[in-house]
Amino acid sequence: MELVKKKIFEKFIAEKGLKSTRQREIILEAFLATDRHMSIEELYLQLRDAHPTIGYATVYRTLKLFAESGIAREFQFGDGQTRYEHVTQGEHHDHLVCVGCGAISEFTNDAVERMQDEIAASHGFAIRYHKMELYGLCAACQK
Amino acid sequence: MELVKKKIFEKFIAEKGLKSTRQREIILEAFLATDRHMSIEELYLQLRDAHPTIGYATVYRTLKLFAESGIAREFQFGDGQTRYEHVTQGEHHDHLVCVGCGAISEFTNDAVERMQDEIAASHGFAIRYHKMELYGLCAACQK
DNA sequence: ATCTATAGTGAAAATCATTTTCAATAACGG
DNA sequence: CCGTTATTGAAAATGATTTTCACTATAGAT
Ligand SMILES: [Mn+2]
Ligand SMILES: [Mn+2]
Ligand SMILES: [Zn+2]
Ligand SMILES: [Zn+2]
Repeated sequence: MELVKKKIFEKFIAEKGLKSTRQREIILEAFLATDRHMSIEELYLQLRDAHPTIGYATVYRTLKLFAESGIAREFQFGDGQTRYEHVTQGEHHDHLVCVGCGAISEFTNDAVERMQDEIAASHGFAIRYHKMELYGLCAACQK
Repeated sequence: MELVKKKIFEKFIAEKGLKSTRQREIILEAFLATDRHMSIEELYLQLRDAHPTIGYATVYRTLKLFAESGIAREFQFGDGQTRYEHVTQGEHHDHLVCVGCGAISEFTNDAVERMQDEIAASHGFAIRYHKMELYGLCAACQK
């Protein structure tokens, strides 16, 4: 799974005439090693201990590249920070966001997905992607 | 309809011990007069001709108040600008966003709304609100 | 292995939307 | 009309992100 994403990114790099650098490898490792919805700052801070020389701007640039290459998806959950998550080929999910603790969980629902396509079609819209986020209190935060 | 919103805002102002100012009235008029999903800048620029003395910060502050009072809803459609739309009591809709021309259209779908509640419930989530946006090309932009 | 052209990097500066500060002004109950 | 308190506009501050730039590293060619 992670290997597949590495391959995809290497291919992307090669085809774009970009270069494979030590920093990109390190950031990719760190990104693939988490299953959270990481913000740029979070990833930067986590990286900093083991790799103090990697700059903030490089993390920004690299995460953007991940998104461009298709191995990452960019998000805005309303806390002012851009977050990134893994994209797995052929998989799609949406999110539940806790307004209490900020926890982000995932769900899939085929019926809703289908209906979204129908809604778009019925409006003559050629849908590219969608965003569906349910905000509320997670079980823990309700107590 | 617009009158109702004015009343709601007046009530909000009164209950909060805030003051009814000329600027707030003007901005409210302008906001209620449009049916678009206006960004703060758009509203500010539109206002500027007739009311050159109203400051940017006041527009910001006032739109936030509208949202707080319940007559407006705040949005982020990914273009980096916060947008506001009218909120009509008891009404809810979601959005289709054209990635070509930026046009924003609206739709409602009760079945999807219900399913969202079910999804949240099945995850032990106490849902507060949701965000569902379908991004793609509008009919005009497909040509 | 060395050279060369070009992409990438880190640090600092620049952007851009938004928020805050502050001195001056306006609203409103008495 | 007064005094108190909220509001305003302009400018400065903020915070996330992006750009700039001098220097470095990569990768293909020699
Ligand atoms: Mn996710
Ligand atoms: Mn709308
Ligand atoms: Zn929570
Ligand atoms: Zn369009």
